[in-house]
Amino acid sequence: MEQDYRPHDIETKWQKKWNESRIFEPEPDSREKFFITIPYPYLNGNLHAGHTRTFTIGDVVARHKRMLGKNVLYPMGFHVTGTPIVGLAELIASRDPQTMDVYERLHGIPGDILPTLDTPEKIVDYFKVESEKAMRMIGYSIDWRRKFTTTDPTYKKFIEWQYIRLEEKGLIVKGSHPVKWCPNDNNPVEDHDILHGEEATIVEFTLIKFRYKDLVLPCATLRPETTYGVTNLWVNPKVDYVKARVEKDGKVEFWVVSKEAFRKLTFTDREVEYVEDVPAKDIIGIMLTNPVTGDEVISLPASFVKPGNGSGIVMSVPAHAPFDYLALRDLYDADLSEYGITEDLSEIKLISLIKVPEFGEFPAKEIVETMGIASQADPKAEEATKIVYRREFHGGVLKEITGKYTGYPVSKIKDILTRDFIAENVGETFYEFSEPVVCRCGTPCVVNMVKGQWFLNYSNPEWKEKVYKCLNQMRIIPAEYRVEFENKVDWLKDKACARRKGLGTRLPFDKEWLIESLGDSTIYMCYYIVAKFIQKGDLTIDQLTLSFFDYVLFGKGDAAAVAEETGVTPALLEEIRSDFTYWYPVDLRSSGKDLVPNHLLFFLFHHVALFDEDKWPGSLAVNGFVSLEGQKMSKSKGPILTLESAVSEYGADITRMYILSTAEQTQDADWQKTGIDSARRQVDRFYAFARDVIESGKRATIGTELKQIDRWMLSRMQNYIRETNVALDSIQTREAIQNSFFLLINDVRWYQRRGGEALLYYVLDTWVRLMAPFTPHLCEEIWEAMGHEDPISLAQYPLYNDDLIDEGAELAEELVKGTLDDVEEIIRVTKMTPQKVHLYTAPAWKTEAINCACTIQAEGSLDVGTLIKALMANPEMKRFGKEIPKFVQKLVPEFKSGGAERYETFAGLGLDEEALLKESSAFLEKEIDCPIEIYSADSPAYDPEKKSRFAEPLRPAIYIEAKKEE
RNA sequence: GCGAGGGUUGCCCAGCCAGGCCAAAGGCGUCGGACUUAAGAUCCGAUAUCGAAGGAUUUCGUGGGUUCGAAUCCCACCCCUCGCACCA
Repeated sequence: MEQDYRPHDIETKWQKKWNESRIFEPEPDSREKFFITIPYPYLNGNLHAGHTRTFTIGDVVARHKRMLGKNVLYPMGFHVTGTPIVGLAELIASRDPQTMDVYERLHGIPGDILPTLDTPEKIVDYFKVESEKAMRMIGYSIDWRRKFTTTDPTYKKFIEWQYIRLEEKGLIVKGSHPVKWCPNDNNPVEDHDILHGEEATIVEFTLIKFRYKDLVLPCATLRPETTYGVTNLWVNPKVDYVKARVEKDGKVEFWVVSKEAFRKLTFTDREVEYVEDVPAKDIIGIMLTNPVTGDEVISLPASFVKPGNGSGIVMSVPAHAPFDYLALRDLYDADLSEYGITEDLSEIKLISLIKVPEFGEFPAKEIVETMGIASQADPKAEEATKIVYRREFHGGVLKEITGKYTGYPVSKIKDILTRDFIAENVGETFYEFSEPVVCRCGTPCVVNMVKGQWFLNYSNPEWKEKVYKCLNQMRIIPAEYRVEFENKVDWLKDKACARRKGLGTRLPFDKEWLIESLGDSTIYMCYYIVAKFIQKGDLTIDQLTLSFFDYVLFGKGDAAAVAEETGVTPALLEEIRSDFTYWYPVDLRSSGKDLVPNHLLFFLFHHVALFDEDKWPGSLAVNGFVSLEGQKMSKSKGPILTLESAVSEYGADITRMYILSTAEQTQDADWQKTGIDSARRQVDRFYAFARDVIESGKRATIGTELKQIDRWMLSRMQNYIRETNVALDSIQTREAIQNSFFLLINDVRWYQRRGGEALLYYVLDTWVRLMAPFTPHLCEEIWEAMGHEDPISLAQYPLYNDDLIDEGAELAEELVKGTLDDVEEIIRVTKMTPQKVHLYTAPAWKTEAINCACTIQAEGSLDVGTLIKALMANPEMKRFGKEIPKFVQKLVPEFKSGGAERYETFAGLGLDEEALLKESSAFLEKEIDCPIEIYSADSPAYDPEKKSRFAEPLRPAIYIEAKKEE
């Protein structure tokens, strides 16, 4: 080995060897397989630190499983479908200054190349080469024979096949969906087009159609169940209302809404025509029919009604809505004769429809009274509304007045009621922003229903049921994410799956549309199996027919007929099919946590829709993001750190080690210069240790006679081996590196300090294999220098060996270390310079007391009384009668509070403390730098300060004589 | 608002599910020492507070509670991060 650690030389050497020996290009064999996939990167830039983390995690898992004897397949492809690459090409073509700067400086694209990347195709061609280069230079054990790009014509054939099969199953449907829309640009607005209201979301309201003669006065609500408690409507006398002809699905109605609401309606999936203005007075004081209950309710004037919210007409539920209650109460004494209202409004009875534990019959009235809210203007009214709403939503159930819905929890009722109300034509859905949205052009945006859109029917209950079933059978890593996945499955609605713009595959049954890019990346893991044959030239594009994919991926159809139809030889067809059945399903899909609510969900949905249960994925893992010195990364605006630049600067192994050890699993990692600099030193230390051990030429193994410190080293190492394996199995790379590196290196240091050297070679042999998944190049280099001929990448991963556990050796070292620490502490506190240190090991009677305590403990009845009694029964112990109670009173609580184990080991092995300390006295003398004398407290030859009486088992008494000041 | 995660000793962070040698692992930083002509690297030690004998005291977002015993269990509250879609 070289004197100095030169990462790049070592890494280039081993990458070349791996590539030439093809050890990461697996073929089916008799071993158990492990198929791991990471979502392929989207190529609108170079791979960055976030990719580095996710892909390195995948590589470590792949390498670990491979060393455990599995046949591991870790493939990779490139995702390019969708709009961002098109957008990037436009920005480069127009020489957008920020884009040019970020891509040249941060993505590291040479200044003479960047301007040439002015079409999507050129961008894809450039980045797929760069990305593969980057992944090779960090040493991923990827089978590159299977790479592909999502615009490959062959991949498109695969996507077409998939969508045809989904459509046949009725999982792709046509419909409308709401989008944020700018009426001026006549276009959907995306987040970066928005001037104000980026935070706004589209909220689904239910319009309840109250009727007056032949007119409909719709009221928008988020809580359709409250329709059962409506006592009146609110109309603002100062607002302009219009009558409109509204046609939907061939059905014509005449609606009265505010002018603003009319405008919003024109963008919905309704035909809307203006008929005439309606003075507010005309619709105040009228009696309307509640379409749900059939009750007659009156419309009343209210200034709080905002014309821009909902329809500009509000339904009033004073039993449950504090504002409604307050507004109604305010009118009790008002003179409303100008609206022709002469009724005594205090006669209006509140209608209760929700039972909630915290409140009585009328929660709104109750809270207004207990909080002492005077009027609608009182700010506490807002708070009261929130409280009532929350309590009712979470804990409320519907009362008998709601008929067949009685007993339903409020939190579950909205979707059911909306569906039923629409079916009965008493309600409709209506979308509105949670806050106003303004386009960059200055125009207020609206919610527009895009018609004739293609959807993946994710809301389909049977489909969801299958996904739940799949999730139930899967391992989710970490386990806390299971509930997150389940929530998201529940929440997922139909998803638009086709767009007009971008790169991608045309929808086979409606060629005007392109398949949306999240929808074309759901089951592509199976395409890796086919891709190998395509890359090799065994398959032509014409051969990729529907029946070809049916046969190879589903096992459907007749092999001979498929061979006949496609011209693929039966032997090849069988080979592809058997490759598929060998590798599939995916054993582990590991990804950044940003993909949980989208890609990973769709991955599950499409697998369960298309494949039989035995091909459903086995496990899912998620990891956190990476920030740079506390700042979020952004591909397009920076900052960004590319994989290539990290590896160029620090080397592959150091980068891998750092990114995996800096944060655990779902926690976000922060890339800091001080952190990676320290990782560099750690790896360097490992290299230096290995070099010294190899150069020393000592090769003893565990076959030779072992000293206590050797047995200690072996025993400690077993624990780290076990913990590392457990951690890697649950993808806790930080924990794994903590055990396999940091804790182990500290013990090796202690081993050497204690004079251990016989087993250094053996330790290194195990250690280097333990570290190989994390720092594979360096480990290959050391492994080779140790004389091994086969690559460490294929060597056996260390496994926990119970036979090498030596509790006695561990306890003995604990005694030595503890004694040393105590002596040092005394010296520090007293600030003395020691002349001589005297150690007294525990007297035999105390050891006997411990033995006795262990016996009683085993019987399960240890307490102070029984132990004293048992000891006093022994005539030998009688003469210590005065000291026994005091010692026992201290000892028993220690047993109770977790200290039992070490005493049991001590008692069980019958450790001889005096002999142990004498063996270590040379070491202790060297450390403390003064002579040491060891006695038994039973008969100390020298004990001027009577310290020996403090001696306890595993805790020798100490007396230090200070050097006299000259 | 809804959902998820988090608040630990100078910093990053482990511990919490299975309460007890937990003043709390590991790393970083800082300070002191060894080595060196020197620097770096490496090694040793310290790093809540107090302490001239290995000890004592106060800590784990805040306030309560359960328990012989709480960073860990229960309740309430405060604060932070992320997601809420048709976009990869």
